[in-house]
Amino acid sequence: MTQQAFQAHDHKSCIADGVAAAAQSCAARNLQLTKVRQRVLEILLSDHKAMGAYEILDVLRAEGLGSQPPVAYRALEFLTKHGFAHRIERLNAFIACSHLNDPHAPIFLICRSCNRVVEAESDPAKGEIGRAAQKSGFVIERAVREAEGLCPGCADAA
Amino acid sequence: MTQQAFQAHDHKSCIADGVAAAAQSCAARNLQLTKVRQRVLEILLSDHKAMGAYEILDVLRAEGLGSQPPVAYRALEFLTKHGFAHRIERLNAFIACSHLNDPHAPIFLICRSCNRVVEAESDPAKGEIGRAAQKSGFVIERAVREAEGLCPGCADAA
DNA sequence: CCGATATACCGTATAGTATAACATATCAAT
DNA sequence: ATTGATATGTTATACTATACGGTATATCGG
Repeated sequence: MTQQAFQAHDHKSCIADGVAAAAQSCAARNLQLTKVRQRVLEILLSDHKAMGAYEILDVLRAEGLGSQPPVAYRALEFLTKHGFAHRIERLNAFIACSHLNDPHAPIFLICRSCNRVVEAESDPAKGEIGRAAQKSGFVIERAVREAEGLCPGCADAA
Repeated sequence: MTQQAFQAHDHKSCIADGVAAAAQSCAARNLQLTKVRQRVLEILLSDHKAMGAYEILDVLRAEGLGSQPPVAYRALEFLTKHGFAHRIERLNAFIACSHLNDPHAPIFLICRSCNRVVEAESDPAKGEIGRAAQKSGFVIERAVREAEGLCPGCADAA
């Protein structure tokens, strides 16, 4: 779906579909998609940018949903832990998952010009990292794969 | 050299060789390996762990080489910019480069138990990330590839 | 030799990111 | 009704990073 997100697309459905999918997934797994958690997911879905925890907290605060950092961090922990969002290490920021339902080993493409972030499909065997790990007997629990550069639009402009 | 660093090895030569190689490289490229910069490199080389900027700063402070954060960050910027050290995004920390001389696209294996970090060899074409980027026309400027898990020794122990 | 540019350096202050710790609330299951 | 698990609220603090203003030193063309 969103390896195309650098391009124009029907964005409204991104939010609606994302929340609906998460709600369904939570129901199936006995997880509680509470008010704050759902709202944070909506905020993340509302743009294909990564957002900092404090940026999210500002929104929550304006809506009376909480005003202290732990409120945002707890919701983000829930969302990332269960695969509804991802943390972008390079940016110390968070983004909604674009591949709900599938287990996946995400790769992120981060445009340093327009700040959009796209989650690309990827081999769940973890490709090169997996190979490097295997060589030395290392057991991978989490893989971070992020590329920073220019998206097609911004590359053309430059 | 150090894809084996989870294993025993002659560690003293890691420091001496690393500093010597960096000094030579700086001479060849007209870069100044000043006192602070060299000392920070030595500190990083003194263990196969990633170190935080403030951890490094503590050492510098104890030795009278500087006491404020910018001192450490400036040296680290120099070292990472010129390939003598790398930043580990996952840890907000830094580690000496184990593959001086070669241009390379590093992969880091981070053991969450013993905290050692190993820099693995890798295809400079950037493998899977490169493929994902190409698919969408994204231009990579920097790639982050880090795996967190258990090194062979710690995996056995568990 | 002089002045201009560039680089390194230092310190102060502040911005930005994240978590520890403790208290309260909610609700389902015993 | 009590317990246990989960979620929330709040205070305080820790950790990470950079902006900015000023000084020193080196280099190089004039």
